[in-house]
Amino acid sequence: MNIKNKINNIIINSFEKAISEGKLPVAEYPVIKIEYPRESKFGDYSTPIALESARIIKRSPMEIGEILKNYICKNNDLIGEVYLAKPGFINIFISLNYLKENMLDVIKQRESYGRQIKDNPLRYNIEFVSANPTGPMNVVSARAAALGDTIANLIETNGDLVDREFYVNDFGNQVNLLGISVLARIKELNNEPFHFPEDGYHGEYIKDIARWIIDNYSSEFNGFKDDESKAVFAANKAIEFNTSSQKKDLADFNVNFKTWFRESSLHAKGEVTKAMKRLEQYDHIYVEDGKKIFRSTVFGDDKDRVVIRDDGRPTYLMADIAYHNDKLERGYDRLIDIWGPDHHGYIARLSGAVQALCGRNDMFRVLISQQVNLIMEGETVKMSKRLGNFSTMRELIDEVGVDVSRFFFIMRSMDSHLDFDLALAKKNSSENPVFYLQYAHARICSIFKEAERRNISLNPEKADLETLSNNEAVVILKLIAKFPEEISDAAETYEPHKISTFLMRLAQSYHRFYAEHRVLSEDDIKTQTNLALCDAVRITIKNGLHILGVSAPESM
RNA sequence: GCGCCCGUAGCUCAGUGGAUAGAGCGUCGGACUUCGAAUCCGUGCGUCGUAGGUUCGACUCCUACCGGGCGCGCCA
Repeated sequence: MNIKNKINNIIINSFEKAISEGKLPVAEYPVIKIEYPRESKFGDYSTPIALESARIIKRSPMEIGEILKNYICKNNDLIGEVYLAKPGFINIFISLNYLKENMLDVIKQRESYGRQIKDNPLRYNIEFVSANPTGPMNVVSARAAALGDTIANLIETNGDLVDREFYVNDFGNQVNLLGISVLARIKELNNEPFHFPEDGYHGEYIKDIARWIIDNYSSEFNGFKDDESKAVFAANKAIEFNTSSQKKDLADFNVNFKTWFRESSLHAKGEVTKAMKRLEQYDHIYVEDGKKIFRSTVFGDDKDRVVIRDDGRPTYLMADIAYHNDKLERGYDRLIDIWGPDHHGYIARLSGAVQALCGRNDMFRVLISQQVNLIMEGETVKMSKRLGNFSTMRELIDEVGVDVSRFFFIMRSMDSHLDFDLALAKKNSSENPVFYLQYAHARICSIFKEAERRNISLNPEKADLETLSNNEAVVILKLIAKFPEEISDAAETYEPHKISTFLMRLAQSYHRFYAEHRVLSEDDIKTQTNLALCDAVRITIKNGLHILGVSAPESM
């Protein structure tokens, strides 16, 4: 249990005691909130519960606070001091001894510090990136990859189970168009007359695929007599080519999917019909002009949506419903999708369908990853897939590196549009927050190397309170102790940027400590205490970076 | 026209209905014979887009408007 939860329990117990002993009246009290005061002088934790109760039980906030305060500070090793502040805030300070014990605990737990263990973990399925298999991935996919993988890491660290999944849209018009585009390029390379479709895929990579097919599959390809069969063959090969290159790019980005789910498999296995029957069974479908229509307005959509056309072909939505029905049948407790900003209007209809299928509204959650503006030399690079002049995820990995790009993508809240200054990220590494963090880690490793050279080995049991009683050390101890609740918070709200913000604060507090205090000295107790503190910082930073998929180098 | 995201320091952005709104970068000035100066310290006069509302209290919630971005197919 993290500190915030412990304090919450202490306050609940204090309330119950105060009421049972007749100091406070029985009433409908508001929900207890635990806050982090903006200023450290107001405590490590604070609750406005006395203020909020005042109106309900018609007593002054200060009076209520005074009563609660006396119960809160009794008999526990967690809380050092409790103060009542002017309007009626109850401000709580954690005891230094507790912080020291926590530091020793960090060193014992090492890699598992911050990790929660749940008796009944939930099974999550998180689907993200799901880029079309019609070409290389762009930077929006890269952001989704970093976000999705980090959220999955957070959920795992928070004690639940996650499967990462990629949906391959290998069905429908765009696939035909891809085949025709590749076929045209093959003809071009063979010096045959060709017609390139206007709305086809113009990117250079289409030529690469054409050449790859000529080099490896020409006899098979030439076996087809008509253009239609050739285009189908080309399309299948192109999807194979693109999917495997996407897989490689993602693996190089430290993102590995458990499942690559092909849309075509839904149609092949009759999943679409199955999902359709399920919707019809509960009267979510009506027929109009020969089309089957889903009553999505029941679930808050603007209008009902066609799912089966009058010629009997399912729409994309229907396939997507079948896909999510399949996920439900696989027994997950929670489904999370990460989509690009251009699909926002699609949430209502699909989440409506999931509700229709499982009868619950907390089963499915869509997170929207906002757009990425690539900035080059102060100018926004406009991306257009069809014109082919987009910046790829591969270029990003090659030019900026995995650590920097992953960190940049998650360091802002998902809701904000991200300006990614490519030139800056490359130009000068010292301007990067990533390096600031990694430097703190490397610096500590360097101290341990020096200690080893001097034949000093860490013995945390020697750590003493007096050496830790300075502002710089206390700030660090408090941040380290907060790490588990930062993880829970970030995991439960699906907000990975909270971890990067936290790590920046920790690194900053460490660099300050370093500037003020010499770790290795003649004094054995001080040396051991400071080394223990350093080790706890190193472990916390490393574990935090691990969640972000960023490396923690021992030297730079 | 409708829907969603954004609007906070020169720039990029944090900020759960709470106390005097903060970080990084940039600017300018300091700090290494000693564990890594990729660091630290100092330096900020901001109509929190505007106007109302809700309440003990609003950057945060509600309404309207302004500005930027993205959607609004029986495409996928």
